[in-house]
Amino acid sequence: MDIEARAHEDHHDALRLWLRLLTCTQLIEQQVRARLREQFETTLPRFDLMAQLERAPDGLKMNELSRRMMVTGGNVTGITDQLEAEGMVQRVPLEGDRRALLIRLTPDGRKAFAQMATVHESWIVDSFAGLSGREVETLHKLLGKVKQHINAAEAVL
Amino acid sequence: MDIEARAHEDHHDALRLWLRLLTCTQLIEQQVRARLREQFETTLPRFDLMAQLERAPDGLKMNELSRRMMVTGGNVTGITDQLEAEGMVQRVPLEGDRRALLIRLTPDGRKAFAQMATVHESWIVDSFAGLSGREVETLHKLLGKVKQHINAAEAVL
DNA sequence: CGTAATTACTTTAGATGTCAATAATTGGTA
DNA sequence: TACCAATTATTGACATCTAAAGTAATTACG
Repeated sequence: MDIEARAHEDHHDALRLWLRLLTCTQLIEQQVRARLREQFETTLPRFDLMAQLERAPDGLKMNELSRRMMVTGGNVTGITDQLEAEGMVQRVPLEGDRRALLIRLTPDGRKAFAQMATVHESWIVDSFAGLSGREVETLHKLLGKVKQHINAAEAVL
Repeated sequence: MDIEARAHEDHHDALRLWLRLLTCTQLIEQQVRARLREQFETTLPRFDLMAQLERAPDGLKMNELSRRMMVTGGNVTGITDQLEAEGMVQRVPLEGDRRALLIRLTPDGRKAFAQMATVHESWIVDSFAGLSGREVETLHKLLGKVKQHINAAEAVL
């Protein structure tokens, strides 16, 4: 096969891979969304925000939160408004910088998240139950390479 | 290590894999969104709908379109409205069933899509350029297993 | 034939997301 | 000190998406 035909094939492979990656993500995501709604009357972005805070006991600034959630700041403001109204999180002034706020889980929020997190984890485990432990590891490693490559390409700009 | 500890580790691995899968998808998706907007003044859902139609020259019914795009029907109605107003697609009555409509690319739509598709493909190729051909294949295969497992579990319900 | 169930699409309300603009604060520098 | 650019969060306008209800057409079946 000549070089040009090879390139065409590689292109096709990349596209197929991308579509499949998207499909898998959406399948899992939609399942998680539906179950969060049915079983906990909440949503994925709300869950996601609380999950980020759970991993950062001292709280996170809005901009750090939006960076980790990979969404824009305006979005985080809206979700935070809701969760604050529901008593799950609180905005705490950050001393030393009056522009910034720390967002923290309240004790109620921590309790509510803990209840959801256990069940949530079992959904995810089920989603990947078709893979062996070794395959999970391989997938994780390959996706790590993808992530690293994209971030490296990004950094050049 | 006892069985319980092993289970805990596996749970953790699945969760880490899920987060990385999500990260990779979002990295690529956000790049594609931004570039579609900058270079073609269009959006990912519009591009996606046209891509589905490109692969189905005879057109697709609304419900088939929403199934393939993995979004709800109401959503497809909205995107189709826009693309129809822009002259990219047209709604064609389906003979034999007056409930249904076929959505088809117009010649203008086909032309516009062709211009975008080539560039789009190169973005995707670049996204996975950190992997060898074999690794692309492995990733594709493993994600296939994930997809199949989820669909099989779904079918049981 | 006629009614009930199903199917196809649209509409509506509300949550999520982007982008661009604004306001307040900070920090460096002339 | 006085200015000015960068940073931080919010707001507003708008696109996207879901879920649920609504409308119309078709199919199944007694």
